[in-house]
Amino acid sequence: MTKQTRKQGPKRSEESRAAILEGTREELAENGWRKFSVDSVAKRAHASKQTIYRWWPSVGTMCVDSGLELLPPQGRQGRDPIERLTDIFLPLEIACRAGHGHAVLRASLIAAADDQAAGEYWRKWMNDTLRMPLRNLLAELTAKRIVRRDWDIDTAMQIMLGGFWHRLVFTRAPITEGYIETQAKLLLTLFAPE
Amino acid sequence: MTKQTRKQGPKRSEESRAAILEGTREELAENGWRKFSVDSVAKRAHASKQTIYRWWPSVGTMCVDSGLELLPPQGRQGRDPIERLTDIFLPLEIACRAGHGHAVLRASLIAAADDQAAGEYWRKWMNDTLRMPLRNLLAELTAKRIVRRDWDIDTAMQIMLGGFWHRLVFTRAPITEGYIETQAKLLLTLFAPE
Amino acid sequence: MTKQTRKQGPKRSEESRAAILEGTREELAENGWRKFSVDSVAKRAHASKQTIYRWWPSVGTMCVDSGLELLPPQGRQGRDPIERLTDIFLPLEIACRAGHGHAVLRASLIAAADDQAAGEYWRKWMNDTLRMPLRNLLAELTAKRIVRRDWDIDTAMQIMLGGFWHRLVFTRAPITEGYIETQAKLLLTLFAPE
Amino acid sequence: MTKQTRKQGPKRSEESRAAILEGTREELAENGWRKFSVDSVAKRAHASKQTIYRWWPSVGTMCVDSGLELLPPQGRQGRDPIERLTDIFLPLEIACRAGHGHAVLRASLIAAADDQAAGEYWRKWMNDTLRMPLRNLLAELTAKRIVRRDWDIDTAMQIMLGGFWHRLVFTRAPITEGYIETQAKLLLTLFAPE
DNA sequence: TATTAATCGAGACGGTACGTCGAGTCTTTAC
DNA sequence: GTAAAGACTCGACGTACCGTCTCGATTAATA
Repeated sequence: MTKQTRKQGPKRSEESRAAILEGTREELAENGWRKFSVDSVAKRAHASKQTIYRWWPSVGTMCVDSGLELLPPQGRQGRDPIERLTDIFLPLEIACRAGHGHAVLRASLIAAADDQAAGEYWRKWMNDTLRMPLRNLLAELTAKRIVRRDWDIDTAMQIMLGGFWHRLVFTRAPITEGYIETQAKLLLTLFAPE
Repeated sequence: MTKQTRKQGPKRSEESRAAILEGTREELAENGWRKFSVDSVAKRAHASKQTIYRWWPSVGTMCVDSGLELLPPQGRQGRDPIERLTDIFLPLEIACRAGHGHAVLRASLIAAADDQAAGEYWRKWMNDTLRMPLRNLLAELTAKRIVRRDWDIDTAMQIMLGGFWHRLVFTRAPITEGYIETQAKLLLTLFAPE
Repeated sequence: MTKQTRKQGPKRSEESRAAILEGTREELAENGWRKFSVDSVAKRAHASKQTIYRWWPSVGTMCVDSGLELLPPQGRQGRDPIERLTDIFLPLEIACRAGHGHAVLRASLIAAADDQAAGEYWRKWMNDTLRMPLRNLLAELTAKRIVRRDWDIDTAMQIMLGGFWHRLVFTRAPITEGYIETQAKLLLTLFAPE
Repeated sequence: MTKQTRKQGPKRSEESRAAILEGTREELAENGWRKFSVDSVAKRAHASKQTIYRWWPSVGTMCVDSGLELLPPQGRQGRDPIERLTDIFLPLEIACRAGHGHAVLRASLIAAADDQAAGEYWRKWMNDTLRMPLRNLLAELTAKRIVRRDWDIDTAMQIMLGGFWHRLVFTRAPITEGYIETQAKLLLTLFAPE
């Protein structure tokens, strides 16, 4: 009969968590990454700084978190290859086209580029959510002879997202509707068996 | 022979200017963009903050300046198309492969992405130094029927630099020797007349 | 029994307050009023400048505060008129004769003269602690016919402190032991009924 | 025929000297001693800082200088003792009653109290211009039996100026017309032979 | 049911940095 | 030689944030 160490006291406040991430998004959209201020977020969210530091290992991680939260869940209804390919990446397009999503995702990405811990967090998410599903789908399509055998996952990612990052981060040009679908079609064309 | 009203007083100290930009590079390489500190740069360069603020309109601009100063002048000796294409972009590769160039250019780029003024400065440089020369060269090669008629300058830039930015900023992977030449060859292959 | 809304959060640190005032005194004694530096005080006291600006409305006020803190409490044991008169002003003499008290009080006084807010603070203290008690005592002694009827409070203050200020501030001559008692005797002589 | 070493170049610019002292007065009147700024004076006077530092050994000295310049020359027409006494000190009253004289003299005095070099300069002026003439006059009046033998110069100065300093520096009360004459009469009364 | 431990807001704390201002020195050009 | 103009280093200004800590109140599982 081992005595279990159970946690006492109240659980993490979901209300507070959501307010902090929303405050983070507003702050990022307004001020960007360098001028981002934890104090401001705390004030916006009517939260204590202690609460922020309790739940996030670093500021950069919190920023990435707040960006990822903007992404809607990936769809799973696609039937043909183009639709299934689009399903994987479409959340990015959707998030960028809504409200201050463009600015928030840009700043999140900049945080990931500038901050070590945030970068690792971001790359793990990207690998799990985008790269692996893409790899699996391409492998399946290869077996079905819809895609040629000698594809390379890095090139594929570059085709799907290269221009996306560039617009988002450097030119700040808006992401046009259908952007992801266009890239999906391009990918399948380039990867079509000879 | 109009008598010009000449400004009195001492001239800008070149010594100080150089020390400040070198200090900026060290600071960027060590601390990145968000933790970049003007105080530290001033201390490193034995310069006054006043001098920094006197000559640069914003911190971001100074960071971009310090990054651009790393780039060697473009070569002009290329004869065949691949060499001439390579000449335009090679300074980027060279700077990234020397000393802390990779980290400095990364941080400069992040500054340009995060800061409005720095971004404009950076884009102007990129347009004047890379994009326009590339456009002119491609136009010339089109006339000589080495390049097909329907090329697009944005696609061309994306081919030459898309992967470069991605490695530099997101994966932090080193830029391998011959990277630019490889992209130049790829571009000419893709743009070859049918 | 109304439930009071109590302020949350930590209370003011007494330790920090004392260290800041001591640092202020050292700084005033060494550098005087014009060269007085808040940065130095913060460093001496291992305190943050924020803490200083949080609790004092102006630098001058802090300087006056630090000077007044040097004064021991007024004695209340005097029985005869001279002793009771001396009791009121003796703390000034005591403070001036100990350690760097002379320099600190001089600089405090200069601060009060040069700075509007500090001046008001100083005059309020002087009125409450010196002038009113003196007035009350003189009134009482008038009733007892120890002091003539037509005394003037400003003249009385001038007799007690005129030379004191002059020595303290302008000639920087030391305040000799018994100075206040001497002036007390002089006052009672001049104010004696004809 | 020895070749004399003559000073070359232009002589000190009287125009500049006057403008600097006037600028100093304005600055002192507006900002007091602690916030007094040499840069501001240079700007006001359209003078170079170099010129200021060339001709005055310290900032404090310049402030005292600018205050003393406000004083009109002492009169010499007095015939009876009261008039001759008044002649010595009247310039102070006149200066305090004109324009921003009160504020300027206050700040000069504070500078003299706070700054070592300025203090010595001030005390030398006071001794030469006020104290010695007063001593000489009292000696003469003693010989004429208008003044008792056992007078003390410090007490005399204290009577003439004690309240004056106090009003000027601490209470900032205006100096009323006839103040000096009143004190002169008081002095002669107190010092009258028994 | 009372105890206890974790959570929350508020905010004070020692620090570092911000962007500006001023001190005192030095350099350049004009007279 | 003197002057105006102004760049230079250094240091201080008063403010904003950082990340840590303390306080009193609240909340939910444990005893």
